[in-house]
Formats: sequence, structure tokens, C-alpha cells
Amino acid sequence: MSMTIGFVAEKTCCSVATIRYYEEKGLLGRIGRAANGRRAYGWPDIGRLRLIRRLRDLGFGIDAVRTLIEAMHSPDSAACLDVRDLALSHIDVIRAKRAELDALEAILTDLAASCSDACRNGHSPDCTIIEAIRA
Amino acid sequence: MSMTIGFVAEKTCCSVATIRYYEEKGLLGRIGRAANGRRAYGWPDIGRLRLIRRLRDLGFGIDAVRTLIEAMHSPDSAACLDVRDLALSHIDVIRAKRAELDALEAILTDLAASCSDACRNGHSPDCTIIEAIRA
DNA sequence: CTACATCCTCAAGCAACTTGAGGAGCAAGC
DNA sequence: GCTTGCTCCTCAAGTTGCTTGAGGATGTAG
Repeated sequence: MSMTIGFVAEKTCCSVATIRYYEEKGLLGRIGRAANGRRAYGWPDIGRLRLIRRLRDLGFGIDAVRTLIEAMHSPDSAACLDVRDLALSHIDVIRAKRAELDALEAILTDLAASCSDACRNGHSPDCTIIEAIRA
Repeated sequence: MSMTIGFVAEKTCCSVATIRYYEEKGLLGRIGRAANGRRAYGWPDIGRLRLIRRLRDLGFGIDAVRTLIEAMHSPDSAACLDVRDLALSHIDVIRAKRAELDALEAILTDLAASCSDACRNGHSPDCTIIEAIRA
């Protein structure tokens, strides 16, 4: 009936060590043990791990994941809105990061291009890219 | 003539601790000491720190920054092209990250919207966002 | 019965810093 | 001259989200 950590790792695309880590961090609740002392998982644990993995991939931190899971299990109807708010504020974070990346890409593209021009004919070591960055 | 670490921190937008950290990591070369044992910086150090900060902001890791700075000081004309290549490959990293963020934003936006709809009228705790993520 | 895989726990390592403890120096106000 | 308070010093540990390794027990297959 119960599954080993290795099997669960395979099913959830989490490493064995990561699963133990999540347990230690309190994201999994209590995990039962078989008679031989090994962790024994059930299907709900796999679902929960997949959810955790999904949330992590979406960029939520461990604490945020815990909050979300707790809200999910809360009978409180306000919890759902808390979840939405967390998601919304997370979108802001993502947008800010993306804006940064856009700017960085533009800068690097320019720099690489001008560097390429300047360096082709042996100009060095006052590489344009360094000069431009230095400014 | 020489400047204190606090002054340099102010001029470079690096924290005092970060400047000491960069020194420890070998990004700054040898920093002189005043008679009282305190670090003594000159203007070239400030320029170098600004360059380091710029490169870090662009997403280069400490090791990459060291490589770039070394290439910059190298009399070798090939070094400039190495710098360009480092920049170019870094652009790829940035593009990949941005693509991820685009996808994440789209997902989260959808989720938050549908969650908002479902939760407005007290539906809970099977919040749509959770259900959608779980899938 | 002997490998070999898997599991266990604890501990340390990674990036790139930040934070804190504990102590000394220096400049200014009284 | 003395106290207050800021800056500086070093060394050590904490942060996040894991991964990697040591050292040892157990399970499975040939």
C-alpha cells in the first residue's frame, strides 16, 4: 500500500534528498514510517509534493508554499482570497524581474556588438564592452 | 588622500560588508592599510568597485566578474573577444530566464483571475487557484 | 551468500552576501 | 579629560533551497 521515498521521488520529479528536505521544513506534515523505520508515503503525499513542486517552479519561496498549503486546508473562506492576493503580489515580483531582464538584455546586446566591432581588428585590452560598462 | 571603507561604500552603492567580501574573494586586488590598520582606498578602487557592481547587476557571477577583470588587464588581444563571448552567452541565459518569467506571469494571471471569480462568493477552501495548480 | 541498490541520519557545502559578537579607534561636545 | 557615539576591525554564523557526502543498516536479486 505505502510507497518508498525513491518511488515517490520518481513520481514527483523531486530528488530523494529534496523530499526529506521538504518534510524537515514542514511542508509535508507527518510522514508515516514502515516497520523497518523507512518513510512510507501514500498517494495524497504524492499529490502534495506535486503541488509543492509546481508552486516552487512558479517561484514561490518555501514559506509562501507553506502559507498557501495552510490556507488551502483552512476552513476559512477568507483564506482563498489570501491565496489570490499572494498570487497577485507574486505577479508583481515576476513583472519587475522581467523588466530588469529586458533592460539587461538590451545593454548586453549593444555591448557585445560594439565589442565585436572594436575587437575584430585587434583592438585591446580597452575593450569597448569594458569601457561601456565602466561608464 | 586615501578613503575609508565607509566613504567608498557610499560612492559605490556597495555595503561595507560587501566591499570586504569582494576583497576576500580576490576581486579587488591588494588594498592598502593606513597606519591605524584600517583599509585605505584610492579612486581607482572606486572605479573598480563600480565596474564590479555593474557586472553583478548584469547578472554575472563572482567568478565571471573575476574572469572579465582579468581579461581586461590582460595585454592579450584575444581577451577582448573572450569578454564578448562571455557577454553573448550571458545574453542567452537572460533570454531563457525571461521566457520562463513570461510563462509564469501568464499562468499566475489566469489563476488569480479565476480564483478571484470563484472566491468572491465565499467558495472555499477548494480555491480554484489551488485546483488549477494541482492539475 | 554475496553483491548491490536503497534507505537512514547527521553534517557540511554552494552562491553571494548579511548579520552579529566583541573589541578598538577617533571626533565632538561638555 | 571624559563620555558618547560613530566607524572600523576580525571572525563566525545565518540566509535560501537545496545538494553532496560519510557512515551504517536493510532489502533484493542472482
